[in-house]
Amino acid sequence: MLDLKFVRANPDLVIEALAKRGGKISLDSFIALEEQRRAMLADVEEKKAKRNAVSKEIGKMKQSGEDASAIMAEMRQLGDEISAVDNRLKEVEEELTDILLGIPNIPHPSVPVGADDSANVELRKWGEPAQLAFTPLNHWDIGANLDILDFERAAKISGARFTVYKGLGARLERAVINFFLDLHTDHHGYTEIFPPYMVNSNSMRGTGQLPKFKEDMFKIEGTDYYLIPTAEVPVTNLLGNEILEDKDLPIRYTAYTACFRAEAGAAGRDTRGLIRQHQFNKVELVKFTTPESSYEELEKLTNDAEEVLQKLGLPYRVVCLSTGDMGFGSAKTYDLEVWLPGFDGYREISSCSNYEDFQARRANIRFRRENGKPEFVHTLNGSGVAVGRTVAAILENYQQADGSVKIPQALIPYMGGIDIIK
RNA sequence: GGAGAGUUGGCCGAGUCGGUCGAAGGCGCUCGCCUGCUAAGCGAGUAUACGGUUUAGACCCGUAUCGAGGGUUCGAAUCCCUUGCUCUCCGCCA
Repeated sequence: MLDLKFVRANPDLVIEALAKRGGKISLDSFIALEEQRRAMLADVEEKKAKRNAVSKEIGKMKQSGEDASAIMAEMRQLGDEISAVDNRLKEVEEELTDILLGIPNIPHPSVPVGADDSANVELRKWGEPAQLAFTPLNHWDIGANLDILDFERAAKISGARFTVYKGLGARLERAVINFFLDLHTDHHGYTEIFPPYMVNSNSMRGTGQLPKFKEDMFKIEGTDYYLIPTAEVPVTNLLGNEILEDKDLPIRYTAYTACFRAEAGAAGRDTRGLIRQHQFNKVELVKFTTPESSYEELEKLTNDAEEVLQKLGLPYRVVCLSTGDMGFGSAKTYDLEVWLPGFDGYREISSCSNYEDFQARRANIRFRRENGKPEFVHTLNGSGVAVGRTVAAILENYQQADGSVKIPQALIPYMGGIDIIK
């Protein structure tokens, strides 16, 4: 959410930023509403001030035994007026909030301007796609052949877009999770968090999933709980409504969770394999920083995510998303795309974003400099990285001509010494 | 799931029959004094948001906030209703 005062003072900037994202809105009604709001506020506050003052007088009169019934009647009428204005004010404020909640974040000036992913800019590449002497298989075929992934039985017990991992497949998924967590906690300075997988609607609003992206979420019927679409939601909201101290920043959290997404609107896309699931595993990185250091921290966070791919020997590239391809709340996003031989292309495996104060304002996460006023922190998050897609990448990149799959060196200790799945 | 108790400022804690309560007192913290140093002592200060004022800020003025939402009332931390959370006991369960 943008700052109301900022939008009021800089409507042109906001409109321009939205245009870069491919959206077009007029803020005329917003500005009119905001003026209306302030006028009503001044009016109702003046009335309340009068009521407060007179009520004190009534108290004194009653104590000294005077008759106050005339002024009390007058105040009763004033009270009616107050509640009338208050009600209208509330409606106006709700309308304003609705508008604000619907406005995406302003892209950072360094973000390439463009309508969609064709305007994304490749920043760097790491590793060379292996030249295989055979036609590479897709990971779902590899997994089925090795009997470590079972999509058919998953469909039987749950439905489409679910996977059952079996035997060394399950072990591999678990190994990857542990490897990621160990790296980020032991070497990158993140504190491990294991949060709930269900959060209330307030948290979903705090990080920006609600109200705009309701249809992408799973909601638990009869409750206010949602299944988390990413650990970003519980972990960022962990510090909601708190005032931190600047000496404690940056705060770095990492969390493994399962993630749940309805994938509404993605019908027919990536229907096979591990790429797009209703439930998938992810190790997430979340940072809370000062405004002046958030972009430096974004680079570091991205590097932290890259390192897991380097240690696994998986070729990837780093892409800066264009204004039109970026997520709703992000000011700048780097995607990590891993090479998939079976797909013969790069696929997103991590998305690292600086939200600046967009989420912090919604979730009310602030910090205080010495003797200073509270300010909003900047929040960042990135996948460090998606686990299922990593397993897919391992299967495809490490597949052998005989159908077996070698285990990357870094994972062998996590696989109990097993170095090949065959 | 059932029964009961609680929820007040950074923390602890008082708020009597609703009025002068943004809220006593203590601790902590900040500044000053005092002190050979430390401790103790003395004095002052110490929430947030919004609106007004201001070139801006500070100051100042106003409004709101005593878990949340609603109600009663001229007036609510205090009364009523709904609800979140914490704790205790019972039940159930990993």
